[in-house]
Amino acid sequence: MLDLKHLRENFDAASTALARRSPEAAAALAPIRDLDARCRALQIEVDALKNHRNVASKEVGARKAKGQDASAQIAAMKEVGERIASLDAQLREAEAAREEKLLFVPNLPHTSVPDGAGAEGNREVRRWGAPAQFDFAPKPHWELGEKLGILDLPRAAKISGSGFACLRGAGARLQRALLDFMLDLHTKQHGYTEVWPPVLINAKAMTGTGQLPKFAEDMYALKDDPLWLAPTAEVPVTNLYRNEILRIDQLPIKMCAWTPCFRREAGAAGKDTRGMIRVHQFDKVELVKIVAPDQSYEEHESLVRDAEAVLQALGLCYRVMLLCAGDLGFCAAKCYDLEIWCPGVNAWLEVSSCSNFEAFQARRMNLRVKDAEGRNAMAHTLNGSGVAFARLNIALLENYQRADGGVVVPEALRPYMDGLAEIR
RNA sequence: GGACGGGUGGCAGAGUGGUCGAUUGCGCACGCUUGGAAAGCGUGUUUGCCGCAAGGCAACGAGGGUUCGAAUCCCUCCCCGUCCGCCA
Repeated sequence: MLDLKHLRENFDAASTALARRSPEAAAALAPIRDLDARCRALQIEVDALKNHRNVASKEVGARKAKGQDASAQIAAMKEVGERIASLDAQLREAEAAREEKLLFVPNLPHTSVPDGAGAEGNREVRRWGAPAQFDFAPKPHWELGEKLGILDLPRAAKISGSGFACLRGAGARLQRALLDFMLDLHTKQHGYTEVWPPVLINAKAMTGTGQLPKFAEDMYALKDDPLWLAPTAEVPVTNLYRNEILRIDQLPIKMCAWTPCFRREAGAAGKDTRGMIRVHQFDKVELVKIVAPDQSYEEHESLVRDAEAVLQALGLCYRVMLLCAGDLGFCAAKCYDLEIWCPGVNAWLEVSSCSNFEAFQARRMNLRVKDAEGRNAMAHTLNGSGVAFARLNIALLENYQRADGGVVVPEALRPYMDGLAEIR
């Protein structure tokens, strides 16, 4: 959510910044100015009337205490009370209308974010490693996985439907090893605290991190309870501190969490249907930071490095993409994607999205910091995958495959797999 | 799921219709005192909104109601505790 006070002074600048995302983004902001003016006019009027009532009610009390008659004041205030009730209702309505619109306005892109309308406008900022070379035609993961008996897509479809995967044997073990490895790396090397959160989420938390109200159709909802399945651990972990005022010396708060993630992929029908590039359920290790407002851009850079460390330790060739304004997620002010080269599907696959939300989420969830002078300010929140599954599995299978269909286990994972060096 | 008891400021804990945004204690900050500290004394110490300002409005789990006036009375919901039931 954008800052109303800031918008009052900088409405046109905000509108221009949103136009860098899309015409729709700027249009979403347009009605806010008038709605806000109406709120303020009503508030001034109703506050004055309430003051009148408060003064008069005290007088009633004083007269009664002295045994005097107060029926004239009481009669007069009855009318004022009705007027207040009517204006209050109008004010609440106006505020709700303003809030409703504001919740659909995306964040302002940071000045360091390049222009661009879509993925083609993203800028590669660095690359690590070189694409693996093969003296045979590398196979896609679904062929490798099926032949090794570690990936069973047909049976997963039998119990859930298309877009679900089932890992078996060494495939399941590999995933567990990866989770363990990533959590160890982030907790022991990078200073994150491990968190195990709920993944059934209420509407307030979903609104706090920006999934609701705009993206309801992207998520799974429960039939008999007002709860949603988490699309990412970002939601429960960031919302841990919803409605709190943190002391500056508590920051930065760095948390990592392994959770399953559930996505309907409603807008992606027909895309990436083969294999497990795009699935409805996957595991992910997520990194979340809550930081002081003046630290968030430094913390953003180090967050990306923390995620990259996973891929480097696994020896996977990847590139870091700075997203352009048109490709930026709804809440993000700035975002880097990490993409791994996958030779089987012949594509760069996104395994991490590292975003700085500045105060956008904090404002929605009322998450504040008290600085050394005792002033409260909205905290800044960040998160990034460190990293996300399904695609990480794909990358390992496809990059470490051998001509005979076996898959080499990277050194870093062998301690987590009883020393296993190759899946065959 | 059933029964009962609770939810008030950083914490503890008063307040059951009228100068209560809230007694008090602890904690914390600043000042005085001191060679320095402790003690003591004094002052201050929730948050949001409106307003150029003076100042005003709102909030005692959330939402509704009664009333001229609600922390206080009524209703609904949420959360916590205890006991019972069920259960991994």
